[in-house]
Amino acid sequence: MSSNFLEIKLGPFWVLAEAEGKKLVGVSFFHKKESSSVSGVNVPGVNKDEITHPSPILERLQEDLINYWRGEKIDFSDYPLRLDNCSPFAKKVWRLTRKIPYGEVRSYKWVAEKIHTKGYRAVGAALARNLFPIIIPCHRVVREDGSLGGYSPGLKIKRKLLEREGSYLF
DNA sequence: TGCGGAATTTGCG
DNA sequence: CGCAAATTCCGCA
Repeated sequence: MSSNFLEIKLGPFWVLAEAEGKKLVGVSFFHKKESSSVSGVNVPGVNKDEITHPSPILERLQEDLINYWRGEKIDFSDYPLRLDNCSPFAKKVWRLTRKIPYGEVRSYKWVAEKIHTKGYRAVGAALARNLFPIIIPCHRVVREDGSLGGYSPGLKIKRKLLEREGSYLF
C-alpha cells in the first residue's frame, strides 16, 4: 500500500498529511526547510504516486484546511483515521476530544472525568501522542483554570488555532 | 496570585 | 519496575 502526501501552508505554519487508501495516517506541523517525516517515513517533495494516484481524502482535506483557515466552521470529526497500534486509553481520549465542537474548549479534567478516570495527567500524555492535530482537535483541551496547557507542535500554534476559532483565551 | 507538594494514571525505557 | 508527564487540588505566605 503506497502513501500519499499533502503539504499545505496555513498562515505561517506548514502542515503535512499522509494518507493510505481511504484513511489518514498522520498529520504534522513542520518547518519547510527541514526534512519532514510522518510515522517514521521520509517524505519526498513530490513522488509519482501523488501524481498518478491523486488521493480523494487528501484533496478533501486540502479543501477543508483552506476553508478552516479562512475561518469556516469545518468539522473534521468524520475523517477516517488509521489508529493501528494505539492504546485503548488513548483511543478513548481521542474519540472524546474529536467531539469537542469548533470554537469551544474543555479541560483535561473534563475529558478525564468523562472517561471515568482521575488520571488528568494521563489525559494530557495521551493527547501529547495525538498523531492527527487539527483533525483530532486536541488544541481545544486546556487547563481547568483556563490557561493554555501544553501542545506538542508548539504553543504558538495552539494559541493561533484557538484564536482563529474565536475561542476566548487567557 | 503564586509556589511547593501530594495525588493519580498512563506509557516508555 | 521506576519515572516523567500537554494536571489538579490544597495549604500557606
